[in-house]
Amino acid sequence: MSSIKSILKKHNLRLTRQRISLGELIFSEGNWHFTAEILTDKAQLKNLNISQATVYNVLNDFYDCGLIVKVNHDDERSWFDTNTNHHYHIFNERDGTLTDIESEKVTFSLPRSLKKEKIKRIDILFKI
Amino acid sequence: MSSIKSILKKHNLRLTRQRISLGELIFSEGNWHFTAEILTDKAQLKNLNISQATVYNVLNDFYDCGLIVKVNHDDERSWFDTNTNHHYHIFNERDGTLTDIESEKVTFSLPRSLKKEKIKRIDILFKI
DNA sequence: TTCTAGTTTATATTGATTATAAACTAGTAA
DNA sequence: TTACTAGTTTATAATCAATATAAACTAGAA
Repeated sequence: MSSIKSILKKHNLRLTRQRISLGELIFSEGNWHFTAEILTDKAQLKNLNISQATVYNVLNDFYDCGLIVKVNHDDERSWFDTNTNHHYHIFNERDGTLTDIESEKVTFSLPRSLKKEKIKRIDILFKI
Repeated sequence: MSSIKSILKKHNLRLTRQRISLGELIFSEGNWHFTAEILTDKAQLKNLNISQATVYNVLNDFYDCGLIVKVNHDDERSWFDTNTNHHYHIFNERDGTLTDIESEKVTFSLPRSLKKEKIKRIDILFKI
């Protein structure tokens, strides 16, 4: 069984043609960043014949299962990331690309006011 | 002359009723965070009679002049901040509030890969 | 007071995303 | 294998923040 099929099963998502195809597109090229539009275009290039609504549905399914992560930067669209480990982002303003940086590579010293609180998450975006 | 009027003059923005009223609303209560909708509601409460389009126009004018700053977090709407000093943000997920934290209070150790580049900006959002 | 470039406004439009509801289908159970 | 049905897909409409349009208005210089 292909790896995407077992991933879908593990998360109780039915093995539909659309989920399998999109899953293969998403998870077969290492970690990368994409929007719904980028994924739709990629699917159309391969003649996968998947509706726009389904692309959004599948992205939301995968997101809800924690298979992909959302990244917000100044773009109005949602970007997704297959790297689900905790990490930060570098946005290159010259070419619009987004790359990951491992969170271990950035060390912090936080103020007392923040240490008191239980920090749930830290999002960092380096713009270069 | 009121402080908002001299600010408008300094940035070559005409002293219109709408800009003056919105400027007074925005800049007369210390540093705070707001959306276009929050500002519109505030203006309507005071019967300032300013159209939604003008609220957006004025926010864009003020933003272009660097009088206010845009903050992105997971909300789909744009948030604005009157604190134009470099600083980071704390988003309280329990009550949806956004507060500032001075950038001097957070110290970093960056990886070599990033030091090489000229970092234009660092955005940090602490979620608590 | 006049004039006009800059503003405001109502309205339409855009663009990403979600809602709707009818048609379809994966996968279970008979 | 054959239903059955809850979960999916899809075309389409709707939503929602924000921008575009273009007519009416006005700040402020002459």
